[in-house]
Amino acid sequence: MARSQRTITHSQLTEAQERFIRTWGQMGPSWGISRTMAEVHAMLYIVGQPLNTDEVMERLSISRGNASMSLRALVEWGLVTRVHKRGDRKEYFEADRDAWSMARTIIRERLRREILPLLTTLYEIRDETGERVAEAPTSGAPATPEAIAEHNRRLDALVELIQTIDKLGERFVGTEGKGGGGLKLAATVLSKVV
Amino acid sequence: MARSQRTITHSQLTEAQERFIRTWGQMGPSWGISRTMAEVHAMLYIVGQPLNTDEVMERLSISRGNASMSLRALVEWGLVTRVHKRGDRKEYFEADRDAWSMARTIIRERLRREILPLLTTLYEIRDETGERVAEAPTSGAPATPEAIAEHNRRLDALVELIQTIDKLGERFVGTEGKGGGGLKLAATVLSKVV
DNA sequence: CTGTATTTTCAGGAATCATTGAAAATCATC
DNA sequence: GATGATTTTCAATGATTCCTGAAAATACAG
Repeated sequence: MARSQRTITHSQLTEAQERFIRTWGQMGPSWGISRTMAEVHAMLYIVGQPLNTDEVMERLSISRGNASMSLRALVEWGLVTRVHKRGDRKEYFEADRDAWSMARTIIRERLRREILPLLTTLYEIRDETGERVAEAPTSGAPATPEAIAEHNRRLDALVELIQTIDKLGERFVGTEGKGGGGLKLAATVLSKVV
Repeated sequence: MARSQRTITHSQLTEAQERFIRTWGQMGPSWGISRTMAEVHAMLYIVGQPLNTDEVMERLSISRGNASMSLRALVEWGLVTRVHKRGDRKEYFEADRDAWSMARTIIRERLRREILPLLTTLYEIRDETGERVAEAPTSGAPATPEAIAEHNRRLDALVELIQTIDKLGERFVGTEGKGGGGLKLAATVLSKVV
């Protein structure tokens, strides 16, 4: 049941936007991006319309250089796109408006930038200490091989974990379509099965 | 088909451990913990046996203070436990040996430390601009309310997303048992359904 | 309780990361 | 291609985080 309608003033809206921007910005560092970059993203998302560099600079009180770098990084992440306005030489930036596709983008990029390189290196490290342990344990294992086997077992377990995360992520990312796609569907499926 | 058995020397094993420690350590910063803390964890995991502070200090070439703080933080995360040895006054530290339970711990803690506070704040911000939009759009909406509604719609979408992530996470964490529990099962289920 | 071993704390220094601001580069228009 | 608008780059500075080392606190044995 809906509560009674309140009148929200313009400054209250701005206030709420500010608070959202700060909150989102704080998450940045724990997600591997800088606070400012997260703030710029938050702002473009919450205002919901394209802004140019000067507007970003002014609203967040940051330098031109910082604004330029942050915006470029967001574009590279695929979270923000450049748009042009007729009769205006300035570049405008617009955030992806669909929260779910945003999530997919973040997952996709983090897989690409962090998980895949990690997996590659883990494979290399794994190769330094011989082949995978066979299903049946090697009979008559000598002295050192015991330590090797344990080491390999731990590495294999971690590799399997990271592979699973990678596969899960790709599934989430893979299913296209508005309204959540794979991620939302996965949540629904899991809530019933697990 | 298995490749031929290779002989792995002791120093090769140490080499592989070192490389693993460095690799895991590099991930730290993008996961919101310090490089050293990740390295300490990696080392305890890969050597697979309890080590004391001095051994950690020496092997990673870090100070006593640093070792102490990193170990304490890992214990607080629940990734490492203190163990005591008979006839030895030193404290030893041992990493969780099960990679899957390790993953559950990390997810549980990140939900608690990051997602829940974020959700709380988002709810507060959401409350600043009135009730949820009803299923049927409000008829005859006045001037400012349009902007408010858009703002709220964007916030709501984000809240729904974060809630879903939270629920998913709790499901992964919730199912106990060795061998992966919810996380592994989820991966299996999804690979068939999505 | 005393002495010793061990752990914790934390101020200061070191290292890393983020930001500025202005110069250089790019771009669009005439 | 000259001009002015706009964007990008990057060396220098500032801010933040991390680490050290030694002093204080704690734990334990005799």
